Amino acid sequence: VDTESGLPDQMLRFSSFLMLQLVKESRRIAGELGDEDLRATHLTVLTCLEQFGAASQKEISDRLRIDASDLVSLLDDLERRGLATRRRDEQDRRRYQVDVTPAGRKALRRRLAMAERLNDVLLAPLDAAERTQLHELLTRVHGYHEARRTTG
Amino acid sequence: VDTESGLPDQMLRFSSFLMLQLVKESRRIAGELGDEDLRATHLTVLTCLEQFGAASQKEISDRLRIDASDLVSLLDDLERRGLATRRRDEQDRRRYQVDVTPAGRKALRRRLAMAERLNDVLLAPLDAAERTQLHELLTRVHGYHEARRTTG
DNA sequence: CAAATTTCAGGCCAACTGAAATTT
DNA sequence: CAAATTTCAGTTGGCCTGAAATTT
Repeated sequence: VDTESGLPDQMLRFSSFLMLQLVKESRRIAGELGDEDLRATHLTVLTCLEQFGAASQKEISDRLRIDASDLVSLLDDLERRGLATRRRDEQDRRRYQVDVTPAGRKALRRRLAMAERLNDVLLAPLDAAERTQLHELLTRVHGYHEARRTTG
Repeated sequence: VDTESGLPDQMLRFSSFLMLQLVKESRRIAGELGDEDLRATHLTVLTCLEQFGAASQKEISDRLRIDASDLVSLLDDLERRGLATRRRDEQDRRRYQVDVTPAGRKALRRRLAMAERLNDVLLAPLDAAERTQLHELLTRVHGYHEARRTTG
């Protein structure tokens, strides 16, 4: 009886299940890399602000699919550490203008480099061509679902 | 300014990030397919019992990387629905022998078919060859990390 | 007035820690 | 006695609902 080794074959048949396992593995690797202070969500918010510029919480929430109510404490974190700022939008005082600070951009650089290392560790068994191939396939799938989201 | 469309490019560069997004997308699809009653974790436990036979909670926990304390309530669920059973291991009364029931196997079939549909929806934009390619790459990466786990 | 934005209170699940109880 | 197994209590993060406060 093959009582050693891994997960059930019936689950491993599903790419979606494999991706779930690899996401978990990524979290383990992130833990080993000492990745505590800034979480992936913080990082995503900062990259969003850097790439698309200052935005309201609603805009960030919609774009990143982060729940608006969860975004509150995330931005509290970032503000407390001086990595992002909230100021009232004077054209529409219901909104904040959220922006990234210079310190935020710096922290972003550092953490993106760490993400790069994580990705390297995760994809260690693949050569460059295979990584590209994997990334291309994942991008196609993701793009397809993103398109469905906006167009219906 | 490209103020429409999706996630920040700096994050989309990482296959690990794309996989996280696709896992989330899978959960959304599962929700749409009316996938409430039996969660992925329940399913994984049942397939584990079916493939490897009755086992102690520790064995299940180790194999599936589900936390032993979380497994308690999972098995409570399965037992309550008559899908699995716990009986004391009389050779070592610290342990239970956990096993899947006929009803559990039946529920398993039904839910695996649903997982198949989920996978189809998720990978809709890929043709058969591309799905195989993706699955093969994911399997290689997963196998690599699983091997590292056991051998050090 | 209704609608939008932010915020809070609270729910759930998954991952974890620490400690108890029982048995070896 | 120490170690293993199961269980419970409690924390955290991510995702969710519902409702409040403010502003449009």
